[in-house]
Amino acid sequence: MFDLFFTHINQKVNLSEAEQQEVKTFFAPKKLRKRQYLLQEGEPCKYLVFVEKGVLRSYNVDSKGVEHIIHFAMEGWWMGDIYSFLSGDPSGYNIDAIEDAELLMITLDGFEQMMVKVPRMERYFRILFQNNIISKERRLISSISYTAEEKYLRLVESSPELLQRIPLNLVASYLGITPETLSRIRKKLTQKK
Amino acid sequence: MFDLFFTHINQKVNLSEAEQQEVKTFFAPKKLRKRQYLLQEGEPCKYLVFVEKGVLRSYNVDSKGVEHIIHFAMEGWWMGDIYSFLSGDPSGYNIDAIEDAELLMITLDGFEQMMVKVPRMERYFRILFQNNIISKERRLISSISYTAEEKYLRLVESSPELLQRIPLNLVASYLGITPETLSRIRKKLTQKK
DNA sequence: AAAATGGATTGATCTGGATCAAGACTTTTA
DNA sequence: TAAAAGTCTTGATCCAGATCAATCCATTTT
Repeated sequence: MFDLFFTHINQKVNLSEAEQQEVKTFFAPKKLRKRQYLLQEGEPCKYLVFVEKGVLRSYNVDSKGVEHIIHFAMEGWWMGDIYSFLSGDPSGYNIDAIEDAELLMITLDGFEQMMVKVPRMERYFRILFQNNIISKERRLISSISYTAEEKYLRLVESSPELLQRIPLNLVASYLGITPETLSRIRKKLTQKK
Repeated sequence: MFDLFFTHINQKVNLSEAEQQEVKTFFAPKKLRKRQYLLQEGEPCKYLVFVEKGVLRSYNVDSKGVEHIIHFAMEGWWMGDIYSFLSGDPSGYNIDAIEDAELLMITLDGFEQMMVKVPRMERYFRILFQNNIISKERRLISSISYTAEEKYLRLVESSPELLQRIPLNLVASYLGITPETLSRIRKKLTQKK
């Protein structure tokens, strides 16, 4: 259950066997069926979760009722609404499973205790957050500076795994374009080759 | 020189006098004139800087030669290209001063040593990065989900200070719209009132 | 195995915001 | 203090991508 979890953590900080045992105590396992919600808009986000298996997405719904995907999380990724998780305020996001998923969950209390008890986890999260900032910044630049086609090509480049596993209409939402536009872009690109 | 600096840090983690003295040793002061570069595209970002006074911006230039502003940083904010800073790779950003500025700079070596020597600074940056993720996520949602007018209104809401100090053409670039569009939006909004 | 649901494609049309152009006003620079 | 550069506004036109609509398959569900 914790295999992938510690593999990922030990890539960034090296935990002793004792630290691993300590860390384990803060997490609870959870299974989620396809289409099942982990979080619905209006609820506070009570858990930060690590994805052991499956794929989750987070999205918000705009004033016209259109869904906009904020993130995907597949094996080895974290998911949650950090703002709501930390503040306790109601979340503006929905999180659900795109594929059946197995998760490890931690509460805010657990998270804060863990930071104190296992300082190496504080380091792990500092590094994780650094990387998260970098990838959000890349995405923001894509979104502000590039055309729909360029955005798609950057995604192909940076996250080919996503395109293998996620339906194109969801990929389009993630890129901030319509499924029709994405379909036309892909057609154009295959013809070009 | 370090007044604002420690005020900000102590809002998140409380440093003892001894810790403050230790932290100081990792930073060097720097003044920047308006329009002067802190970083130019192609160079590695050697310093993370804290703004004691003035305003900086970071921006990239797209294939058509158009500038896109990634961030502003005024008093009490940090600035740098975190990706380039951490990896040592050449940066794709430019950073320059919009107003004369006074900065405190730290190198990557300094940063990493400081994390070890003053663990409370590791905590400070973990929290800083958390908040940074939250604000980037907000901005990403703005950018993907909202119209130009809604983006502007959200900025008025979340960062009124920015609009006081920064020319509108730069605000437009930050919002990912043209100065003409921003001008028309503002006209429409004042008429509406 | 029939019906319902979800995903992808293609065509026709529409539109928010970009682009191009010009003028007014203000701040720098020489 | 004159000229140049930067900032903001307004008007006319254009276009990338959205919207609306229909069809085709592939999976689920019953």
